[in-house]
Amino acid sequence: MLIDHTILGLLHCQSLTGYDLKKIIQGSVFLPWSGNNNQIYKALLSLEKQGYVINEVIHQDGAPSKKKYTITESGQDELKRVTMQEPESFDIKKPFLVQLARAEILSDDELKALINRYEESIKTQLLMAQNQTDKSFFAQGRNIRESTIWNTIQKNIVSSYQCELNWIGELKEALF
Amino acid sequence: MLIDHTILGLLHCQSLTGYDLKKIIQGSVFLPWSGNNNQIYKALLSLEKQGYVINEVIHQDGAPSKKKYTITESGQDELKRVTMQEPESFDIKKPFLVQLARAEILSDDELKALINRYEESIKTQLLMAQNQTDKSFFAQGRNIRESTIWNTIQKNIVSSYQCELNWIGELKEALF
DNA sequence: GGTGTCATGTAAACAGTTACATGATTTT
DNA sequence: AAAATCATGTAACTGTTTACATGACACC
Repeated sequence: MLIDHTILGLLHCQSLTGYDLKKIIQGSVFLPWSGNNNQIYKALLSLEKQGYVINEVIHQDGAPSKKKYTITESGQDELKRVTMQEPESFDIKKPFLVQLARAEILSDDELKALINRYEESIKTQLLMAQNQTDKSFFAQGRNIRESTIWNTIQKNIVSSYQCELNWIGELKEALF
Repeated sequence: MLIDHTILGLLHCQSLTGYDLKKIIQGSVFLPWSGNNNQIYKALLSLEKQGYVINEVIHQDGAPSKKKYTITESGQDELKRVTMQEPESFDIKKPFLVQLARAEILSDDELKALINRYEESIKTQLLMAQNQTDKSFFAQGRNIRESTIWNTIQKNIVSSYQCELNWIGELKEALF
């Protein structure tokens, strides 16, 4: 999974600067990148070298110049190609499970406290995911299908956290 | 989340060689590392340098010599420290959501086919997770609490896949 | 006067994967 | 005869993060 393809997908919707892309990626829950400069500006350079995007420098007074990137036709072809690719399964990366697997060295009370702290952190994440529903780049769905897709992506994130909370309940019941 | 801490946790249960650790990590669903040599042998070297583990060389005839690593007392202290640390929330890394977010360029039929292929891959993963329940290093629970923890970790993985399948159902219903 | 936003970029570090290298024994 | 298992290790590469660097303007 390359950030390049994601950038291509964002540029398909509208022309954007590196700075715009950074904000979009940082503000998204399901795009699994931090949105740091190094990655984005290098990806744009590489996309340009491959002919998938072009840029237009826009001079501003009272603000630094910016480069507005636009997808090319060959970029559209590449986007189509990667979007049709065999979908990958997801990565499970839950440090808490790893931590729990070593819990043999903890007392019942220490373990209970640890689980409760985890529960709190997941509840916080769930609330954040639920409140982020709007105000995003993706919220401006172009048509009914796009809006449906976007809403359902949001639901995926929310249900992941809810699923984890359910599981924490089961864990507590099984242990205590 | 460092692999070093995981290795320390495994060595707490019993002394192991790098090769043993590799097999355990490769065979586990919830330890999010590939278990490649580079990582494991380097981690062991670093743990040894810090005084958290020691090794004993065992000569074998008809097979290469091996280094059996044992956790030290200072390693036990370090293990306790990291296991009490504030639990992190989990990482969501679902390439399919990223792919879906660019699905505007696909026709309804292409999108439907993509979703179905994703569903198949998740179903396969679910089956594998369900069948892996035994035969693991972790299955040999030392006591009731350890067995319960281990079973519940397995359930977490399974429920993650089931949650995703439910969501795929919702997605299809919402779209078609 | 300090902090935040807009805007682009680079350097250094870290984490993780693939592939290479060796060599004996056992299984297919 | 080829492939897999046991066992340790290194080199090269990719991906990602943190931190550095610049500079103008706006807001408190």
